[in-house]
Amino acid sequence: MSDESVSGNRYDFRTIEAKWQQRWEEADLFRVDYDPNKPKFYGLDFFPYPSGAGISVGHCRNYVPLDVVCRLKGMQGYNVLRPMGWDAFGQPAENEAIKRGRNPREMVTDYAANYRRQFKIVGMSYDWSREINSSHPDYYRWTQWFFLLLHKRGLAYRSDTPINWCPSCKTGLANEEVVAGRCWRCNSVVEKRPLPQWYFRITAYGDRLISGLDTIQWPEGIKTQQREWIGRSEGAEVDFAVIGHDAALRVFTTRPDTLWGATFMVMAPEHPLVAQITTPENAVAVQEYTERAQRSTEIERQATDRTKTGVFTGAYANNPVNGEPIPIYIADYVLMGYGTGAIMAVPAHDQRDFEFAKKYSLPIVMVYQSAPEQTAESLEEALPAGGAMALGPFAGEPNSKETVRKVIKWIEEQGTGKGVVNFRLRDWLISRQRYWGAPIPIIHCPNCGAVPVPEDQLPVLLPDVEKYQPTGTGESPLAGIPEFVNTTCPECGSPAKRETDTMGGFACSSWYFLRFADPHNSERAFDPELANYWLPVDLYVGGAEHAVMHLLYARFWTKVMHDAGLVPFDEPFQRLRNQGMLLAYTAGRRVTKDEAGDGEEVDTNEPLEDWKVLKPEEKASLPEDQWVWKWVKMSKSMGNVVTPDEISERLGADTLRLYSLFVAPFEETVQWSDKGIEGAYRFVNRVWRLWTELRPHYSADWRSGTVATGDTERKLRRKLHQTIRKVGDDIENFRFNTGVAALMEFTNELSAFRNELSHQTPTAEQVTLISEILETLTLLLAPITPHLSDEFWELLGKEGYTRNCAYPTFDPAAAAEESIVIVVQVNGKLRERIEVAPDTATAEIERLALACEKVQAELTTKQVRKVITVPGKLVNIVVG
RNA sequence: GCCCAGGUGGUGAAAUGGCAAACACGCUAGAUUCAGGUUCUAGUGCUCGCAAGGGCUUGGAGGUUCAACUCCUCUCCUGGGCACCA
Repeated sequence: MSDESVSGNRYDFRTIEAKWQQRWEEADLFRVDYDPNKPKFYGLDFFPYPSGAGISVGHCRNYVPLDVVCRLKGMQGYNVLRPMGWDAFGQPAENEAIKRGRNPREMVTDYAANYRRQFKIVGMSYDWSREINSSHPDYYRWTQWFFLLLHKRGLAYRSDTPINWCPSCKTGLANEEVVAGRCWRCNSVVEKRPLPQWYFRITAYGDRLISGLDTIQWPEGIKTQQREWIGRSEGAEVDFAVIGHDAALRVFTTRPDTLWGATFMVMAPEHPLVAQITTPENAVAVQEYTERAQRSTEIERQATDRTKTGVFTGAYANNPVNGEPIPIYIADYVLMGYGTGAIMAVPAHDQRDFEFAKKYSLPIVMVYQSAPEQTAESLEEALPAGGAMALGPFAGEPNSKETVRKVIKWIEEQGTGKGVVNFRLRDWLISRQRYWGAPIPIIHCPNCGAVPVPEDQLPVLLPDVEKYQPTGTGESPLAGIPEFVNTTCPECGSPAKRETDTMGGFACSSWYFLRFADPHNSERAFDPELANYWLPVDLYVGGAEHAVMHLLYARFWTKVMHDAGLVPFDEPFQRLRNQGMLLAYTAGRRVTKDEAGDGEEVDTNEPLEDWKVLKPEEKASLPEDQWVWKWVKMSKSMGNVVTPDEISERLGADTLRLYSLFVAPFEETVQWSDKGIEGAYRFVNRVWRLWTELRPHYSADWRSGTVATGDTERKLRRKLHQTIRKVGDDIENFRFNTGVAALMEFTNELSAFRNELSHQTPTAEQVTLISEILETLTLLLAPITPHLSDEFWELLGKEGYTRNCAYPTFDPAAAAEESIVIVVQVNGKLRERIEVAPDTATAEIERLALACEKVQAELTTKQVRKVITVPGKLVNIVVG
């Protein structure tokens, strides 16, 4: 059956790859089942949402390497869970559906089918029996169940603080979904809107989300990003009595030790106390300022180089440590969302307060002084560190963390405040005013308030609608469907209304990794025994852009599940690796000045760039000498996508897999080039030719044959076993590029051996060696080029699939070097190389080194000062 | 401004204290071929030299060391993240 492919010296990859993909599918080769007697390995890709463009060769930079690791682990005897499913709910899918004018349900099904087809083309070893789709009721029923679990545990609540609102997607966004003041999906400038919304109390897990990072093997950069995003800071809350009101203004400060220098206070414009304490003569100015602050975007408000602005409320508070009356201002540099939304201002020791005090001529009092001549008047900027306390009961104490601790203890004793920990992390806004998501399982009853939908009434089905476009009114399209909205209260039976917001897509992806352990369970989200066996995920692979979104949310849900006794672990992903980006060389053009100033051409929502990708019609009209080429991320919107389909058709899936690994280190950003992949193609063909030329000499019972004794043969077999040692090790450590290089090196040596052999009939010893090589090389390549390897395996007359074979292990004796080269240096400069047996004594090596001609030449004018010998490596002779 | 990751031949890169440039692309020459492509062989960091051979070289400047791409200090550049968080 394979006669054709053998007879030509060119590898017929199209036939061979299609053949094996079909056979794997028929044999259900990648199906995996629970087996408590086997060690498990769970390798998981980030949950993809299937986009219309399908996968590009860029996506192969994460899917291929994990596939290689999983296939290797399988050959090493692990029970390998390698599932795939679709993150089908949420903004990315819905925006695409709206753009295409398609029903999202049908569209996602089509797109997923295309992804599945592409994954099969590149030989992915997914267990498709576990495929899940987060937009199916079978799945989102359990997403809703988890919502109720969080609700039951007091971790889901409704609040009407102003939210981040994307005017283009017409929905609220979580803090993590606002990237530099813009929507993560459409890049529009985010606004603030007052809307009652559901939140998950992720801040309650702030400490554990930080400490858990120490227990997992993730890239340090991602851990740092999470730590900084969570932003834990220790300090104190202190109450300032507002003069003339029965109210206290509570502030959070990390520097309670500077209380004696607090000369005014600042509230966020949105602070609830503002209306109450503002005096009539200041009311107009305060209201104007508040309105202006609300109109301004996050970007404007957070620009750090802006001069500080604010207005006086007319009210005063008493500084609790000295009773001094100090004025209360409002200013937009104080944020309602952090701490208590109000601060005590210590201009002497905080730069922001300093700038504000200078602008509004407010008094500056120094708490810490470095020298007697240093005065508040002489300050040109705030002094956050250094000096000793110059006033108050702690006079003389140094400016240190220890002093801060002492002061916190003291104010607790005085009853004016208490030590607290604050997080920069905000609670997770989960409501979306959108159609395409899991409905929030809550019923609003006029008598009972927000009542959870009883578990036995789940799922709350997402109804089919004709118009699924977001309304922009602050309500989801579901609000316009009376049959959905109107229901009865589960508690009192009176008429009630369903919550019409849906959950953001990150809810679905916060537990999908558990569903893969037990994907078809209709009784519960997952069986604990199955989850305990498969989880946590051993190796998780995906892009670094999810550092503070999915990766933080999933950790939070897992900790909640752990606390609820559902799972024994509280970190879902043991080992994480982020692949590098893939860039494509893309034709664009300069954005002209006219254009930039012209609101019609440039969307004001887009960040101002001086380069734009050429649209297809512009490529025809714009002369080529005006094209400006740039390396940009391969993506559909840039029109620069190379698909695995076209590469597989032209050069083969095995070539694509090999090149994806070889092109650069795994984490590195790569510039896609068609030239480079030709080299991978040549290598695969070279292996094919070499292997098929040697195959006639194959003897299946080579293991009982004579081991090669000739120099050439011993050397080749040594290289083979050194290659076995290196390749498996490199794959497990994500050094795929050097692993492939090792296989290339071996192939080069094998090629030289073949040339030497020429047309002679090989000796019995050579037959044994050739046979060992034919088998071993096939299995070493199997995780990387599985189609080629299975074809080889069949050509050797073997049954079955390489995926089920044991991965080769190396023989240390065969891999050991027979002689080693010792480098001889004089004053650190290379002068000579000497070859010795590996067990040569140090003294003997030194003697040989000193006897070298070049060393002797140096010694005619100089003396030996020192000799350093590193066994097995070098001798460095220091002369002078 | 702060944090993280980088900077090595014409190009992608390798080497994590011990021979800088493995492997591959590209290029040069030769063989095969009517020719092109393929394949095979040899060469290919820079530089001086007819040669033998020598010198130089990992963004830059210092330092530690017998020895530094690798460790330390400062600095420049590129990419990514965060950015008035009290």
